[in-house]
Amino acid sequence: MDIDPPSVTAGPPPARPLRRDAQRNRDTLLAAARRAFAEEGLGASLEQVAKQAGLAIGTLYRHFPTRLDLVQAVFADKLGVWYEAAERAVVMDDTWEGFCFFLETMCELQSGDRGFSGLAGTRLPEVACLAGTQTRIHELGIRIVERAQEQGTLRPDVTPEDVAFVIWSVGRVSEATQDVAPEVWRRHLYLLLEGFRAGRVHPLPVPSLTPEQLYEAMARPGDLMGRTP
Amino acid sequence: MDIDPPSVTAGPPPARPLRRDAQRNRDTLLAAARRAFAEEGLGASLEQVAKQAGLAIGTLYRHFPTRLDLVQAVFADKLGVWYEAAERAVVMDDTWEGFCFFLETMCELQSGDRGFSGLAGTRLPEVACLAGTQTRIHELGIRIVERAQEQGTLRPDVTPEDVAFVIWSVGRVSEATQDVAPEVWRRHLYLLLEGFRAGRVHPLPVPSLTPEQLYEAMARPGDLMGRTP
DNA sequence: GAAAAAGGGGAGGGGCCCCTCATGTTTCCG
DNA sequence: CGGAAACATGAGGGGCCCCTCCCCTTTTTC
Repeated sequence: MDIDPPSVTAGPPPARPLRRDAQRNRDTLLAAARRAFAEEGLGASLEQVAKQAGLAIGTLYRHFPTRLDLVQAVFADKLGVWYEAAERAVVMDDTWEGFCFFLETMCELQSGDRGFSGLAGTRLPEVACLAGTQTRIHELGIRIVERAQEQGTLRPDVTPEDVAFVIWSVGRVSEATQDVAPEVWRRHLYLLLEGFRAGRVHPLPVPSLTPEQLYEAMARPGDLMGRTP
Repeated sequence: MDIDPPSVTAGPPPARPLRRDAQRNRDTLLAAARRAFAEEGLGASLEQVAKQAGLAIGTLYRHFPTRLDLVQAVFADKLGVWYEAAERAVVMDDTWEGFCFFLETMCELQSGDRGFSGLAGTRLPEVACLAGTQTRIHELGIRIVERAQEQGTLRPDVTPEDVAFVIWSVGRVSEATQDVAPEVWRRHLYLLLEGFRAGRVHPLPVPSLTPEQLYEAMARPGDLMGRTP
């Protein structure tokens, strides 16, 4: 039987399992944080998160000493989904389809989740345990772009860096429209991929915003400015 | 000589000219606010604005009782420029050029100015004196789109509401990149107009971000999350 | 140049939030 | 079952910000 050697240079210590109540509270906190980040972005109030979870603020800090710890715990799975999509995309026969699949999956993850949009547009600090995943996704993204260009399905003069435009812009459009037309970001993505130009018309995937929807989607002034009595 | 009639139902009261010191302070405050809004968006701290202007917070509130008052005073001119661009665009012979001119001017106004980006994506309350200008710009935008579609230079299946995508997305891209490559938003705008698709290649207007620039442009984690000691 | 009017100052109340820590409670394990 | 270890609690110090209000200073006006 293997004698557990007095951890010479082990990485994470054995990590004894959590107490039952602690595990339950941790899950509750994660659920509350997921909601809060989705609705308000990565800057959501941690005191509100704790309150929504029905727990004290000190409990939150015991489980997640820094905001980054909480962010990583909340988004580890979504980042994993994105990574798997990149792995699938990079081996697709149709490289254009792979390119679109990579981007569309990412945007689906972003849609309705300001937190993930923020994370996707945020360079994680090297110390973050999720930084590795982010880096690998980035590398796969480069390959996806290169393959599509080698096969001539993607403009030769775009670069992998241009992909960031998609992250930023769809994140913003989705943020603005999610409450009023949660799928309309696809229209934006499609326009970004196909272009506004007349001719060669592939029909757009979802209907446009109606004027009323647009009105609702524009940032409510009260959110940004003091009321005007 | 015209007898000033005891203002029967006049609109704004005669509005006596400001005292000299008051006018000077007002200008100083506007300059400080312009900087603060440009750098931090419409949510910039008013206490900081006053401090930057070297004036007391009470003075700021005397001149601009609400944040909206200050916002309108700061951005009235930019909104005017946008409006004039729309007027020019709507009568251009080449309707596609008009469409592009309208959007590009707007994006130039947005670039490097988070405040104006926010304002462009914000529905002003009816009471705001700038709301009329915003509405007229919106109407001109509709005409610009319709003309381009009648002339067959713009996809028939886009709507005036889709123009909001440009406002939101260029605003976000510009915000992310302004410190590192302040012109690269043009590349995004161009891609949005022309499309990522291979073939029919019009060269892109400015170079892509380098990987290093991209790294710098991604939101600094410290801005969003607590430090990780 | 003195009174009236306009403007400027800034302390302070209230709110929200971050994060810590001393104290009290639950779980686990022998 | 009993005690040690793990965990939960929430008041409280510190920070930033919004906005008000009363009193003092400057400008204008006659």
